[in-house]
Amino acid sequence: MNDIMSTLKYAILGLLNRKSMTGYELKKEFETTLFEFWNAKHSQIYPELKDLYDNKLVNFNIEVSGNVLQKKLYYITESGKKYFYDWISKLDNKHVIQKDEFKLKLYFSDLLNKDERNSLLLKELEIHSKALMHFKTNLLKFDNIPPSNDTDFVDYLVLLGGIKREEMVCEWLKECLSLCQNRK
Amino acid sequence: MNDIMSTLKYAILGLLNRKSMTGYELKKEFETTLFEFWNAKHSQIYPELKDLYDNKLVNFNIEVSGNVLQKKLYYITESGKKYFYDWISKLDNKHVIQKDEFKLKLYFSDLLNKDERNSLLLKELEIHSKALMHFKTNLLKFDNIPPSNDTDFVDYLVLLGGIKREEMVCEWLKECLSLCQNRK
DNA sequence: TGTACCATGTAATGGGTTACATGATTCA
DNA sequence: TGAATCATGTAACCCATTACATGGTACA
Repeated sequence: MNDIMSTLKYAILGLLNRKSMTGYELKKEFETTLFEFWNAKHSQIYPELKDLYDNKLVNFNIEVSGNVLQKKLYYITESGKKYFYDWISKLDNKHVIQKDEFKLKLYFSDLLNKDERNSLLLKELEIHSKALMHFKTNLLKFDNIPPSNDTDFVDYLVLLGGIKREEMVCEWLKECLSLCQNRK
Repeated sequence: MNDIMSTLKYAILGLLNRKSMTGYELKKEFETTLFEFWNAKHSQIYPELKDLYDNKLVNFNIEVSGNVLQKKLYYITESGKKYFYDWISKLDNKHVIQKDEFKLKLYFSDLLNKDERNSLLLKELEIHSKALMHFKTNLLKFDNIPPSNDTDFVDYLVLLGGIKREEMVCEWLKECLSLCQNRK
């Protein structure tokens, strides 16, 4: 049964482990909280939920809103908790490659002239500057570092990672620009 | 016809734009030079080459090694060069999300105890420390910064990016470890 | 002569996006 | 009453990996 488990299924189990939710609410979580490091469309979430249900890792109750509309409020089962805990507590010891279309373009940019390459670098810098500002705005929500073993604390750690990454990318792009500038 | 183009096809065009190659040699390039930011298995490369050929973006000559073995030595066509140039000279103005299974685990690590979370962070740190050392070794091959408009120069830029990324990740992980250490 | 590597393909399957499809609820 | 959002699903398709399949070449 372990071979049915994808990373997305673990992400769903993790969310349900915190709080019972409908598929729609899970979708919202992927669009907001998890968006920085994972995401999924509803067309992928609903089939995965069905699969998890078939394997008894989640279950659901029917809730009714209004007069007619039925919602499935999913919760994690004991078996699901066990699967989730096994996944989170161990790491596969491998370095995953990050596909990066920008680096691919930069790698082939020897056939561009100075202006074209510059414009490429500047546009990419703009994208990451904006992302950096966005993350820094989020950081303002924390007026101090939350206590460990709190969901706010892990939010904080992940946010720090995002900020550091964008800072690093901006630095790198600026260095590339300066290296391109100063040489014939 | 533009809708047949995947990023992988552009990567192949880019490589063939530099030098005529067989499918096997392309595979080697993905395993070595491009591995840091793109990759592809031979089972994906050969069908893509066929597709590019069908669309007249590449062509090939048969080469014979030994007595029998026939190799297809692919080269880029004028039409292929045009497609490639169009792709490389413009950027889609969007921030792509990077899926990151480690961050996902960290995000749910509030249910782990201190030791378990520490061990997770330490293992990840080890992976990225090794990657960093590996990149730094590669940097030694450059005894000075290559001239711009040289393929060595873009190699150098991309390598700098890899080093910066791994440095940043290591720093972040150390910060996480220290934040976990110093609080109850 | 056997093993590592060169060389080229196809098939099955998994993971993910886009598009198709339907209907209820809330609020202006 | 109409628009935004809640809510749930399926179908077609694309990209990528793993496995299946075959045979030649170089070299110890």
